[in-house]
Parts: sequence; C-alpha cells; structure tokens
Amino acid sequence: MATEHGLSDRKMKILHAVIKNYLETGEPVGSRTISKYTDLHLSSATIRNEMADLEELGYIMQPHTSAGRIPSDKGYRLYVDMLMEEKEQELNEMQEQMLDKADRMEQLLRQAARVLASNTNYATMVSTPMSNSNKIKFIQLSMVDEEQVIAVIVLGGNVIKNKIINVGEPLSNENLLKLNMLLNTTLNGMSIEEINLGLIARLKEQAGIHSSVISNVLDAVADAIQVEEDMQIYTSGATNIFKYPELSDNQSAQEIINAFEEKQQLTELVTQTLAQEDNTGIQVYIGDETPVQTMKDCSVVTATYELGDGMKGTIGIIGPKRMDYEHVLKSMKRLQNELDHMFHKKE
Amino acid sequence: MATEHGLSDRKMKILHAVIKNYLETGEPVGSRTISKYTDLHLSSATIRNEMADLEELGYIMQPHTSAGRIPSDKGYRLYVDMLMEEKEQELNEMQEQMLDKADRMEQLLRQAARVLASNTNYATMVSTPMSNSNKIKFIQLSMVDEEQVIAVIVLGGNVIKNKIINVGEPLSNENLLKLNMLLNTTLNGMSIEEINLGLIARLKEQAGIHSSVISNVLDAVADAIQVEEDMQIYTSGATNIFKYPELSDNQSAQEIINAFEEKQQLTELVTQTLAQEDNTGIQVYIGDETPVQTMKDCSVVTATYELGDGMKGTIGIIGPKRMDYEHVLKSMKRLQNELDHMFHKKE
DNA sequence: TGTTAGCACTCTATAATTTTGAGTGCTAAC
DNA sequence: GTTAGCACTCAAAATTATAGAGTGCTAACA
Repeated sequence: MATEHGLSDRKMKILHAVIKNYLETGEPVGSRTISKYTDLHLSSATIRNEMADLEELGYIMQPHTSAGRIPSDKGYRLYVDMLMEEKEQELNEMQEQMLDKADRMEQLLRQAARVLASNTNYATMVSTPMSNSNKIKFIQLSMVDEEQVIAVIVLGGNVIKNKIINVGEPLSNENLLKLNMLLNTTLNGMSIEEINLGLIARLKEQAGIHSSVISNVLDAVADAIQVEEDMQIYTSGATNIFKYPELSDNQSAQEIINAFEEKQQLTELVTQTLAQEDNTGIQVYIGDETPVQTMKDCSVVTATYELGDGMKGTIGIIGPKRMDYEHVLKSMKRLQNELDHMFHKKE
Repeated sequence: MATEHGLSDRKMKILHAVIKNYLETGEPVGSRTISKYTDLHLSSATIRNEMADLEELGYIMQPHTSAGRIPSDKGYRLYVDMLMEEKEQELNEMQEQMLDKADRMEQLLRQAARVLASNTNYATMVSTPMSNSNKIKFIQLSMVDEEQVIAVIVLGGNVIKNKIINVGEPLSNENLLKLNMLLNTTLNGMSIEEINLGLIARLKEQAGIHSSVISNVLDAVADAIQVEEDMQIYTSGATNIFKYPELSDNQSAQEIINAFEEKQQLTELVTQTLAQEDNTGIQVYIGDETPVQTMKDCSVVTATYELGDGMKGTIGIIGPKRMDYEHVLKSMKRLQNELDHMFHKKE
C-alpha cells in the first residue's frame, strides 16, 4: 500500500499514533503505549521493529537511547501535509467566541488576536492590512490656524494619512485653493511609488514658485505620502509560550517574547508570508523552515486575509512544534473567513 | 544623632550598607561582609547586634534563620526617600545614547523606551501624551468620493482624529459647506467633555433636518470626537525581568510580561501617575505600594513629562525591588528633561 | 557599658550516590 | 511475520552526605 511518501499503511498508522500521542503529552512515546493505543493489535515488540524502521527513514527520533520516540521535523511535515490535503472541512461549528462588532479596525484586530490566543493557547499576532501598491484617492490641505496647515491624504482602502505643516507666513485662501486643485489633479489615482522627487519638482514648477511657503508645503506633503510602514502588529498570549516546557526552558523563550515586544521580526514574518502566493493563504512553517530564526524551535502557522481592494493582512500563530495542528488550522480558517467576511461587508 | 526616623547614625550606615550590597548581589548580606565593607571598623559581632535591632525595627529581614539580611519594603522606602531628598543632582553628564531627532512622535517615544531599557536593564514603558481637557481646534468635512465623506478633527496639541463616513446618497456641495460652517462655529474651542447628546441634538435642529444624511454625518462626527483613549503605550525590555531571579522564578514574571503585552494595566498605571500631583513629577512605588497589583513584587518608578499645552505623558520603569534607584532616578530625570525640551522646542 | 572573640547550632545549597522504571534491541520460539 | 522474554541503558527522582555561610549567645576585655 505504498503511497507517494513510500510508507506502508501500518507504518503510517504508527507514525500517526506517535505524533498524536506526543502532541498531547509532550513526552517521548514508547512502543508499549502505541501497542495499546492503536487498533492494530500488535505487540510492543512488533511496534518496536516498525519504529526502528521509521527512525531510520528519519520520521521519528530518540532523545536518547532507552527513551521513547518523538517526531522529527520531517515527521511533522508529513503529518501536516496530510492534514492540509484533507477535504475542506465544513466551518459550520459555532464559534466559541464571536468577535464583537467593533467599529474600529484597530480594536477588531486586537480582539481577533486575543480570541485566537485564548482559543488555541498559543501566541498569536495579527497585522493591519497593507497594500504595496496603494493609490491616492483624495488629497486636501486646510488651514488650521494662521500658522498651521493640515494635509489629509486618503489612500485606497480608506487608509488615512495626515500631517500638520507649520508655515511661517499665512497662506492666502487663493493660494490654498490653487494648491488643492493642483495636488488633486496631479496626484489623484497615483500610486505612492510613482511619487518621487522629480515629480515634486515639476509640481513646484507648475505652482509657480515665487512663494517659498508653497514649496514648503509641497515638500511636507511629499514627505507625508512617502512615510511607509503604517503597518501595526497586534499580539496576544505571548506568555502562552511558557506552557510548553520544551520552549520555556532555555532562553529561546525570552527571545521569542522579545520578538513579540519589539515587533521587528514579526514584520518580517508578515512580509514573507504576504510574498508567498498560495491558494488557501495558509502556511505552516515547522522548525527550521521558519523565515524568522528566533522561532526555529517553534512551529509558525500564518494565514492571509484580504480586504478586496488589494489590501492584505496576516494572522499568525506561534507555538511549539508539537502544536495541535488540526485545531489550529481549523481556527485559522475560521478567523480568516470571519475577517474576510467582516471587511467585505463593511466596504 | 537621631533624625526623624529615629535611627542612630551607625544604624543608618549599616542599613545603607546592607541595601547597597544587596542591590548589587541580590544575595542576603551577612554581618561579616558589612564589617569589611564599611569604614566603621566594627567587628562582625557588633554588626550582628545592630542588625538584630534593625530587624526588630522592621527595616531588614532574614529569609530564614542562618541567612544574611535583606532589606524590607520599609527599608527600601527609607533609602529611596533619602535619595529623593538629596539636592538636585546636576544633569550635566553626557547622555550615553542621544535620542535621534525623529520627526514622528511615535518613533521618538518608542525609541525613548528602548534607550531607557538598554540603559537601565529594566522593563520600561512610555505613554503618548494625553490631555483630559482637550479642546477642538479645527473641524472639517470633505467629500472623498460620491459615497464617502471624511471628517478631520484637530485637537489642541495637534492631535488629529478622523473618520470616514459612508453617506447613502451624495451630499450636495451646498450642504457640505453649511455643515462645515455649523460645526466650526459651534464646536470650535469646545472641550470634548462638553459635547454630549443634547448638544448634537441641538446641532441637528439648527441644521434643519429634512435630510437624514446630515443627521447621519453629525452622529458620525460626534462619535469620532467622543472616541477616547488615543493613548498608546510603548514598551521595551520586558524580558529584562528575567535577569532578576527573584522575579523570574515564580509565575509572577509571566503576569508582568503579560501586563506589558496587553497594556491594559499599564494604562491604569499611567492614569494613576498622572492623577498624582507632585513637584518633580517623579514617583517611586515599592512593592505593595504600586497601583498595579501584578507588580507587587517589583518597584515601579514613574515620571511625568509635559508638552506645555496641558498634555502630559508618562515614562515608567519596572524592575525588582533591589533596583539601582540612584541610577534609575538619574536616568529618569534626564529623559524627562530631554522630552520636555524636545517637545517645547518643536511646538 | 560598649565591643569583641569564640563556639555551638541552624539551615540551605551542592554534590555524590542510590533507586526506580520506562524503554530499547536482540534472540529464540511460535 | 509475529511475539515473549531478557539483559541492558539511561534519565529522572529520591536519598544521603558534605560544606559553608551566618546567626545568637556567652564570657572576657577595655
């Protein structure tokens, strides 16, 4: 009964049993346990023989002689691939905790992270959606008082940027109007990448630069537009890491917690995830497969959600390699669905 | 030589020595150590007698018989009060790490937290400034497209709020103008607290509500204004907690880390700190004195910085009770100064 | 009367040692 | 091909021994 991975049915069942059991207990699994656990009705001795084979093939390993077996990364991989292949499971289960209808996206995402964390008992993160080719939808300058102008820029997906600009001398109403006209006709519909120094120089020219004020304002606007990385990352349940001794022991736990606090590495994770195109938008990184070195002793599961107009965000779960993949994948899909749904409804 | 705390000079010196030594080592301090440490030239036996007295008075304690002494909360308190009393130390030391001139406040504060953490080896937090009586400076509605209006509200201190409002039907230019006029004349200069449902109702009346669109918009604006808690808290070095065994052992470390992630409790800390009026704006909470129960095994030092127009923010350091108070207080004052300086220059 | 040397005692931390038990690999029999 | 049986291994837990830091008390001293 060899399938593409070349394992007999029986070996497959045993591997499965080892992993399942290890996921639950976190302890190495012995032949005797398996012998009772499965419905194979084989003696421990037979199991031992099979396990020796599985070890030779690299799917399981022994922490030390005279200990039971634990799954290797390769073993996990086989198991996860199998899970992912399974026919799309119906998502009809009632969600344990419904997301409140928070009308602020920030709060919504923050809560999503929290729900996911309490649902799975792993560390979670949710990024705000971002687009790498965002277009300008609307631009407007207004006088706040004699000295200050506010620039408001709305991008596709209703991302809003703004900047207060200090002008030395008051800007006449006429000039303000002219500037607004100019900015809107020139920049509307443009993507951020297209705006460069050359363009700004041309704008200045067209504005007819006798007034240095106008030049200042244009520079400030350019600056405000350019500022990237509005991406926020919300995390929750970082301390769940401590629930798994294999992670909490050494100092890698500290590094992980630190990564969660400083966010820098999570940003990289998000970038990587978004770059990877995939049909389901769900990815599983096991151990060394992870893009973020800090998490090389963990498994990382990420999912992408969409806002419809090209904006994408990422959900992530970080936990031990003996993660309950089945549950996590299910939760991920559900949350992904829910977010997609929510945002599409709103727009 | 009894002072107000009723301790002889010699006892005071011994207490001081115990604390100083314990701050450095984290180990209980024995009589022999003190005998050599100080310039008192007393034998360990004499020190022992004095220490027995100090213990009876509640300034130091023994973790167990036959161990050295460690300071009690009361002992720390005496020590800190003494430090605080000392004449303002000149802040002329060169700062180890100058804050870069980041033009975005967010980044500036984030960095401040980071610098402080790496400088002290404790966990730190910095809150964005907030005002509890903030006034509206400018309000404007603009059409983004046929279906959407953006409301931009500038508050004192140049805090900007905005909200995209979906209007079912297009809003005529005339109506938009009218609304803008109305909003500005009515709300300008008002503090957020003054805006309530009654006022909004009156506004609607004045706008002459045949159009439900206008009503919608007004509701949305009111909503946008009301949304409180723009306060952000940036943290850094939460994992420094693990450097101090007395904190990292039990699970209280997890709780602290969690507090740093979820921010909720830190918000309370900030609120408390800001409520407390004080000449220097610096506060030290030792052990149980802290407003946040989670940190009852820590010491918490907070400082308030100001933006001049009534906006105040908070800096905080959380560490073990055997914190290097001298260094921390100095660093705090310096950062406080620097922030005050920076913001006043900018405005 | 305040200070000090000396000593018996306490108690933790560390190291050294033993015990236990889960698990293996191998062999021989079914 | 499967299984019972057995000797062997090794980590973890329990036990015991050892070392050393520190104390309180007493008695002697200046």
